[in-house]
Amino acid sequence: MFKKVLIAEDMEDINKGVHTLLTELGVTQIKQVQYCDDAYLKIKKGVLNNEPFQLLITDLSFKADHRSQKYPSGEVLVEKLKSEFPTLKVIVYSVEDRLQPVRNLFNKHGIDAYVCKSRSGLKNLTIAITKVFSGVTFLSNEVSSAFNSINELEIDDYDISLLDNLSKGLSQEEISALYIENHIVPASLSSIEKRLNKLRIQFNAHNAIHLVAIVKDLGLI
Amino acid sequence: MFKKVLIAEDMEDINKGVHTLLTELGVTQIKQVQYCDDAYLKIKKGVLNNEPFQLLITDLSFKADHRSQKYPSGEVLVEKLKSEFPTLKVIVYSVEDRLQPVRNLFNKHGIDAYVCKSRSGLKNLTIAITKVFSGVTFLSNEVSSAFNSINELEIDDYDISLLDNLSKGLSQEEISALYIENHIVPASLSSIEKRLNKLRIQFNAHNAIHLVAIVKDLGLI
DNA sequence: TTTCCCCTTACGGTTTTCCGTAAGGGGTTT
DNA sequence: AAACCCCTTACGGAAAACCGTAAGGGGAAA
Repeated sequence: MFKKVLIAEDMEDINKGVHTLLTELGVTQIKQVQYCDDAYLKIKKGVLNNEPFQLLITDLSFKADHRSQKYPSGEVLVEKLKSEFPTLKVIVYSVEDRLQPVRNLFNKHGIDAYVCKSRSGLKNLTIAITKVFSGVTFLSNEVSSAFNSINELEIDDYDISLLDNLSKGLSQEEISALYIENHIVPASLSSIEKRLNKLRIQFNAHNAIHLVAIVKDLGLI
Repeated sequence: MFKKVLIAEDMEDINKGVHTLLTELGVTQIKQVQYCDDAYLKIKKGVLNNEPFQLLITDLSFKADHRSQKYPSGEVLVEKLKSEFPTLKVIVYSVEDRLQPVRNLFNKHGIDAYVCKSRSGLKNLTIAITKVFSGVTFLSNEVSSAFNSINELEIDDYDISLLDNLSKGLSQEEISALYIENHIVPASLSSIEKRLNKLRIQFNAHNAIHLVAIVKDLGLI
């Protein structure tokens, strides 16, 4: 089993629950932090002292308070850590159950497990820890469909950018101008119209407003 | 102090943390449920047996699972309970920190306290319980601005309905037809345009898409 | 009662979105 | 090379959204 584990989670009670769980699993060195920045520092320090953490269990959302943070969320923390310390195992433990954010965590940041906080959250977390220790990834039932082929909509970064700019109030013509300026192709108004039409069909949206509302609910933007 | 308290919260660890807190405060009869429907039944039963619960501490979001629920969220549970048992005190304990949902809980459903789950959540919950026991309401710092006059935008139910229908993909003309059919005034296309224009100005939105994106982020719809 | 104000509605013109068609270009297949 | 496919772009018309102006009506104030 893991020997040295770090927990990053801003709520005390959950933090305590995970701590108890780890102790029961036989983890001897357990550190807890309530801020992402502290998590980064602790991981970094561990590596420098040649006593690296083997596993990070982290939440996604950390409530902002008076302390200004360099890493405001679990996602940016994970992104930074996985690029700097690729051997560090990471389990994300969060209430987030929208598929797209989970997909991103695996595909873009290479996390090792995702566990949904729920009634059986701690039970799943136990499974995740043992699985990750033996080198396999884990995904909670609640979001297991994140990698079903049926849900694999062909939505790329360009589509996301388009939807994001729309949601920020840019007209299609303004987006076109922006893309021309930034040398993003396709940039023509016609192509943007076409792409949005494709997205409307994919998401069964009646119009652009509906489309943006849908993808916001899905967590794509 | 309260003698008989019910906790409704689907996550075990938090449930346990609140339980501990109540015990320390001297509450003798503490019941816990992980489903809203169970909460309703327990409250109802208490009243029928002439041993009513004095206080309910409830979460807002309950993860859906195999059990189908009549009351899917803390909000509908509170709405039902407060209308049926007005004397029951209710404290909502949730991560939700958007102002509008909190406003609705106080204004529409008459809850007695709202505590944000956060780093100092349990501490605030303690304060809330003692305050509510002495008959005054309580509001966490994180959402205290919910009732600042500066945030009191004059957004009424009609506006919300308008935005909600927009986000569902209805065109302004379709909304007009719908309102005429349901005898909601104003129903004319012109009035709907005017109202949306007012909302765009209020929220600094560039167009309808932007407007819907903004109010979705604010939790108004 | 008359005046005034606010809300609803109507209308016309401009802009933006929506939708189909088609031309041009680059790459691959035959 | 010719045929083909796919993507980008252009264009034009219809629909919807956007915006200003103005008329009608009901209630409050003078």
